[in-house]
Amino acid sequence: MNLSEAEWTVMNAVWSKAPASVRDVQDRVGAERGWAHTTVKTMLDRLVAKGALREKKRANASIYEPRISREEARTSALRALLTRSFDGSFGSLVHHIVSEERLSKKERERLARQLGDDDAEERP
Amino acid sequence: MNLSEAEWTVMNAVWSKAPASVRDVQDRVGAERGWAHTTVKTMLDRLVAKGALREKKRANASIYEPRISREEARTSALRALLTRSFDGSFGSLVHHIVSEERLSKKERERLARQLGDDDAEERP
DNA sequence: GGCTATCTTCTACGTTTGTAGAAGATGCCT
DNA sequence: AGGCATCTTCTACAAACGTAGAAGATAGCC
Repeated sequence: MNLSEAEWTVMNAVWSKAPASVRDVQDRVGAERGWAHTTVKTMLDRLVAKGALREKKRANASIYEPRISREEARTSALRALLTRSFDGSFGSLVHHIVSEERLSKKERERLARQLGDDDAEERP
Repeated sequence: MNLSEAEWTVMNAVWSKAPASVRDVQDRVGAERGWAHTTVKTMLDRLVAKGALREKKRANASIYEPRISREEARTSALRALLTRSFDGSFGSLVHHIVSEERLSKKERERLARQLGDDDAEERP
């Protein structure tokens, strides 16, 4: 599932509050983007067509909910980035982060701990 | 500098052998993509227009070389990914990698070491 | 039962991306 | 000098993306 920039914006809004009406999404997204109501609706419809959202009708209005999880979408996006830009390898990505991104020592250690930690998965 | 999929393909070819002629790029890229000669040329021209490549004329032919480094481009691409898809934070990215990507324990440890290692920068 | 507010559907249009042919320019070989 | 092999320039076109107005459908209120 390949999402465009604008589509990510919409999906982020839906993931953070689903199910969501057009108005819900616009409240969240209109602020940062200043989109017209119909623009938001168009985006939502295209995402339904793409299979990223599911649409239900309540009375005359549509409500939307994710059909793919944020994690799934992240996985695709990351994979695409690795392939295009990092020789397809996590190693290149991490190397880049270490050598190019200005991380404090503390930050780097935090990330390293996160990575090395077996139980990092789901912890309440 | 925001590069598209196809542009990344071309840039990767140029970075790995610069300066490069249209033919050089096509030899590298035509294989995996099967592009026509003029398609490659169009891409190169667009990248010049964008400022990603510099064009020189040798006799009647053009040769191209990068104007931005692979690292710079990687930085932009990574930043864009973080912003769009990972709440703008490295933490979310690393968390995703740990919990969603199927890495072996060994692989995870290797990456963690890479991250934690002070001297990971440039070592001959 | 009609009005108004709200939603949706349809349509559209400019830009970017991906892809490439036709035609014109240039240089090299004999 | 003529011709072949190359290169470049111009132009095009379809699909995807970003954005949105006009017009039609609904529903709740008085």
